[in-house]
Amino acid sequence: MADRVLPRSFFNRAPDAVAIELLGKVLVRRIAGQRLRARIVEVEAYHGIDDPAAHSASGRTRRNAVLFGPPGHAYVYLIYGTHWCLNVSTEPEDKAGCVLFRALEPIDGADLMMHLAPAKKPALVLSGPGRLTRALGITRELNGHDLCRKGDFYLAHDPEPDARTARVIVTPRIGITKAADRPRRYYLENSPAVTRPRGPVLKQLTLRG
DNA sequence: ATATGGATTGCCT
DNA sequence: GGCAATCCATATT
Repeated sequence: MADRVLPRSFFNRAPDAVAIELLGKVLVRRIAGQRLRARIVEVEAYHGIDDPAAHSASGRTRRNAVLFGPPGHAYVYLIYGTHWCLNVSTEPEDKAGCVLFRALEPIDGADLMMHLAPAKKPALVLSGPGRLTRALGITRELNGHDLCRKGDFYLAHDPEPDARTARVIVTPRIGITKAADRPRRYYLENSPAVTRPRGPVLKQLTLRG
């Protein structure tokens, strides 16, 4: 009810800063009359034209236009003909950059999520970039959606300001071939929803609550 | 017009 | 661990 929507200024920064601070924040999605909420636990940063792994690497096209638009908007695309992937645009207008959502933990509405994307355990229903979009009813229709406006799809602050600190693990990004050595995947240590928790840990950060 | 390949997942051996 | 499913944007002819 008293969600505090993340302001556009939050996203008007470098993708890595946004990615790290998105950990622990909340994604809100209203669908079929139900309010779904989930905690962000795993993300990846993609830069603009300087990042060979990013869709924006070779300039603006119709597909990636959202990445060159204003910050705080959803970039949704289809991968492998099967799965939708969700990103949020960062950086000011005309400068590309985004954060890919890879895993979240269900807070409210896990039953509906499980109905949309059956999983072995509710804790895993939003584990994986293709899986979370399916469980949250996110498709191409939401490409370009403004995530800074309260409505059926937006991002909000952590509802419980937590004084504790959280450990953030930094690794290379998953599933890419170019620039595969760069440290741009971030996840919360100890979250059961994180995909592929094993792998090369490049560094660790401490995020204050 | 046609060809290529991908920021994945789940089921198979 | 291997691989098929399956669509679309983009590059090439």
